[in-house]
Amino acid sequence: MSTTLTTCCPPLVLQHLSPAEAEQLAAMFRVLGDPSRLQLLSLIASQPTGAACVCELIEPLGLSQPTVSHHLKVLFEAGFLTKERRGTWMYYRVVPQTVQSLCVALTTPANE
Amino acid sequence: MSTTLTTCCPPLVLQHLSPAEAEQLAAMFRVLGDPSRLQLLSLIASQPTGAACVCELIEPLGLSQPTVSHHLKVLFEAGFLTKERRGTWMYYRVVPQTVQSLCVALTTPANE
DNA sequence: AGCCTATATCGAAAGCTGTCAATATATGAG
DNA sequence: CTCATATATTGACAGCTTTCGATATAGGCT
Repeated sequence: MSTTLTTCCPPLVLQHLSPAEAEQLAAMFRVLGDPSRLQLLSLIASQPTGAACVCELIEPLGLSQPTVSHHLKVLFEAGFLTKERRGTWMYYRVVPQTVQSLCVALTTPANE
Repeated sequence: MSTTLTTCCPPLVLQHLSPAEAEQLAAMFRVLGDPSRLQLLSLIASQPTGAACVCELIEPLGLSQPTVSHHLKVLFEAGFLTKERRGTWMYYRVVPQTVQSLCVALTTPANE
């Protein structure tokens, strides 16, 4: 529908948040509230293919492999990433809709 | 250039984040990563005048006065709120540009 | 089968965060 | 000045998070 245009850009702010909605939204922002996870999203999104396996992400982040896996799990469970096996490797990919939905939540008067 | 129009709506994701930029951005999301703070933003933004004093926010949140003051301070220091004295009362107001800047960071290829 | 590599999970330590009661500060009224 | 009210600060505690090393799981190769 044509709602996407009107809900995206105007600098409004979320309204009428129920406690449950607030908790849900906060959980999403909490996932983005870590610099390592933001760098993971950034790194994965900037791959030419749009996908990256874990071993490609460890060195640029400067964290241990278990820690990187942990962050990827958090991002995956929040819906910011998809994962797909290819042999031994696991390829992660950003889900732009999830990112955008946060944007919409921030700028929409929460109608409908 | 005409970057503002092209960088706002498409569902892209942040790219080329330096560690320092990631930490800065994450700090902003961390502020939004708490349900009480989201409810505060929501409550203040939905006031007819656009402003609210602390005593109006305590009861709807169901938290103690010091806790509400604490969250308001966090939001204020991150640039999400302005505050203004009126007699004994302190009136807080949402800064829409701060909210929107996060949106832009999420959907922009980080050019310029 | 056995080995190697890639990823995930476990358990623990250190640090951060949300919350409150108690207290401090500040403004206005009398 | 004194009192009452509104807001901010302090100190402490409980719970959560980030991180790691150690270990487990899974897939491919010989």
